[in-house]
Amino acid sequence: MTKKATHEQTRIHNTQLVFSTVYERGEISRAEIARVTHLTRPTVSDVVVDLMAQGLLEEVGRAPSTGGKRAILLRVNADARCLIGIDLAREDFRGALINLHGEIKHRVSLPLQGRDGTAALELVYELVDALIKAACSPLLGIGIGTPGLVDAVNGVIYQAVNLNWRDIHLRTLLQERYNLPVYMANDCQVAALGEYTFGENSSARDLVVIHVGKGVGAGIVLNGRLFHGNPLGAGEIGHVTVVENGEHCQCGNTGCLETVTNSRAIVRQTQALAQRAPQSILNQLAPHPDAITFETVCEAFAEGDEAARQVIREVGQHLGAAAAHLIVVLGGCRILLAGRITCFGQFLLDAAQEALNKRALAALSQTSEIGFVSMGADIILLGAAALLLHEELGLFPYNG
Amino acid sequence: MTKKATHEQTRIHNTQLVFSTVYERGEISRAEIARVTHLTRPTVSDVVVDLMAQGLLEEVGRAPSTGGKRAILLRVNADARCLIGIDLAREDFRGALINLHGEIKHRVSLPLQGRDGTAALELVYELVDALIKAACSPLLGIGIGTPGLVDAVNGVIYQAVNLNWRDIHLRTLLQERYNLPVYMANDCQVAALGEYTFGENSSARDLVVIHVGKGVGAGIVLNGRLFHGNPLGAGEIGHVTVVENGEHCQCGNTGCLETVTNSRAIVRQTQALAQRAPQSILNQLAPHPDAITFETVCEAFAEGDEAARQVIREVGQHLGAAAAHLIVVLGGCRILLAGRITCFGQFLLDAAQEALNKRALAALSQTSEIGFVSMGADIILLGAAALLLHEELGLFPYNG
DNA sequence: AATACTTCGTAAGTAAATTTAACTATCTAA
DNA sequence: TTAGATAGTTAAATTTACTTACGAAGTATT
Repeated sequence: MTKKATHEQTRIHNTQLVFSTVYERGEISRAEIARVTHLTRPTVSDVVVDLMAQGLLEEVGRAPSTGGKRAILLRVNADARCLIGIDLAREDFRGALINLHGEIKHRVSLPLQGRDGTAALELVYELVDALIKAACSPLLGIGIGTPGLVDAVNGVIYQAVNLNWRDIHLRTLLQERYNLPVYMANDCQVAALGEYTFGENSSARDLVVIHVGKGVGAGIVLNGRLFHGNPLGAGEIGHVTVVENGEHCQCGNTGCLETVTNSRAIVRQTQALAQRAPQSILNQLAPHPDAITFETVCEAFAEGDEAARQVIREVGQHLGAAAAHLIVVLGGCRILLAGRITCFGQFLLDAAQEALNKRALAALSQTSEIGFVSMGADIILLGAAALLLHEELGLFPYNG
Repeated sequence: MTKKATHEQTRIHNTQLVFSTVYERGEISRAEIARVTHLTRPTVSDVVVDLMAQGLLEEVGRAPSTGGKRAILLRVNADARCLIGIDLAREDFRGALINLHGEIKHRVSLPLQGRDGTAALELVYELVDALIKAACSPLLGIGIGTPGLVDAVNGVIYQAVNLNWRDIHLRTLLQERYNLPVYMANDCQVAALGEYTFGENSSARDLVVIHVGKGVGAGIVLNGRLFHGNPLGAGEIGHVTVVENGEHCQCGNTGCLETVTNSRAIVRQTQALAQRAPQSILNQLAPHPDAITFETVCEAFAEGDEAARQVIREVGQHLGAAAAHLIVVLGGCRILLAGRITCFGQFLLDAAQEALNKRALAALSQTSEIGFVSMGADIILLGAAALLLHEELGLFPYNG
């Protein structure tokens, strides 16, 4: 649905442009903003008045002279607003109050303890209630990363198997209860936006994050914006068949990527291998193959155990193959892995990159580097906040 | 690179919005445009004055009254401009003069006769020279669909193996020679845009066209715009490994999708099967298995030959698997097949759809229908014209 | 047939926002 | 001390959409 253009939209766009410029540059003068954005100096001044009236920008001192009057530096007033970020993709529901710079100010964690359906929904309310109570500056809104199929446009959780949710109109529910803007997306998508916004800058406007946890999925940022498909489903690479007649998957099909690369699969494959390799360190680290956990695998891998390496090599090859399919569809781009698998380091990356190079057009795989995200366990929490920043303030860091 | 917004852009946007609305509706009054676009009536009148001055719109009569003054109907003046569409993806280079409605007014075809490199480039000049000579209304520009890896943003053919082209700055060359706007994209991408713009409307803003010819590739339209990757490479699904240790591909890897689904592969696989199945009709249609051509396969298939069906079934399964990878990356969407394989009809579609359903998340495959494009051999020619319309006039049909 | 009501298109004036041009305030360097 | 450079602001001009109003041309009703 294409829409008409108005003066109001022009102003909103330019306001977001100025705000994004200050956000990205840290400290910058009005004159420099004008040079960077190609807006005129009067326009920049005008917009800055608005942004300062909202408290989003503040003057912070003077720059040294460059041959004339010293410039007044502006910066984002990071604590002018509170963002609520919610991560529903763990065993415990987590939320945090986050400032505009992505600094976590306050955390709340509520154990799920097997709850699902309405009880789980109540827990979300509890989480948000607690966070709102702790807020110390005006709330910008609520950003949510949730597992399952999420219709980000309409704010509906179409399906989240492990929470036993179907067609949960979470945006409507929360907006009516809290009267705040609410944005949501799939946990992997949110993670990608988090890395894009708060991760170590790579100046790329396209980014794919493959998150490996209980599930496997990809979040896709194209041209600086989250790509969620129409209306949903982008990046659901965990549920494409990669092993003919493979294991059954909770999605109903067989041999899905998830069945051979998620954390449970890694553990199960390692357990099977440990039984056949009595000399493996694995059998020293665990009393019995069945007692092998993900942590055991990490430990054995760190010790150089060949069985663990074998499992991780195959996981890497599967992820590399998935990356190949991603880049022949999207074109070459940076692909970052997230989740607990980061502990397998360069060995995993090498296996993945090798598979990618073998399996995709050289011109594309050459420009596609596989690496790890630069963020830790808070990636979804911060990604949810990033979603809010993007949607509500038009934050849209543009590098290069 | 995010840019500032200006009044000028606002006007351009609204002008394109009005033009697109008239284009899509065929005949429509100013008042109706205002209702559809939410622009005010005076603004629409103002914009229409401009568009009529450019000759792009014309008044065409009066609508019956709906309770008041009869409305003046507007329509696109289809012959107000000439589009040059170029198809470089065949044995002969083809070009056409096309009007704004996508009607081909004049054709030129120049046999390539094995030329490549500079000689092939000269042939492009010859083609355009001939078309410009035949133009009978102002030229809007040149749109080109070419095989190979194309950087559509910079107008560079990065690599076209069969023409022995590398880093051909075709846009610069043609713009300097003809002083006309030039746009280009990969042949598959252009085909997708052609189907999106001129095909039988399906009201979907997302569309994937998989073109099977000498090569195999996909063109992707997202949200009504061609998606070409950054800077290129989107939809190069022909060069992802689908058969472990499969045949060598011209791209350098082995077992690419292209090696098992392109037209040569179909012929080769049929030849092999014909040798092992002496009772097949194939051996009646051709004096010797080596003499089997693509047409022979079509004929045998039409007769219900089991060997041909077997080959086509497998091709369909491969294409369905490719579709599965496409939709788990892009989300569910309409996938249309193009090229000579359309002669295999519903049988091919069924094989593909079945594979898709088995191999991708049900929630996505259910919303993804595989079909054939509604256009014939001119799809690239018309797609090139569509590219020009989109880029130059902001044509952007929005359905729903 | 007269009248009231609808709808279309346009005209004149208003409002929003950018741009242009000019001005003031600082700062550097000769 | 002064000329030149840079930053930021002010005021007028410009662009463009919006608001309000009006005449033209229909239909429906009395």
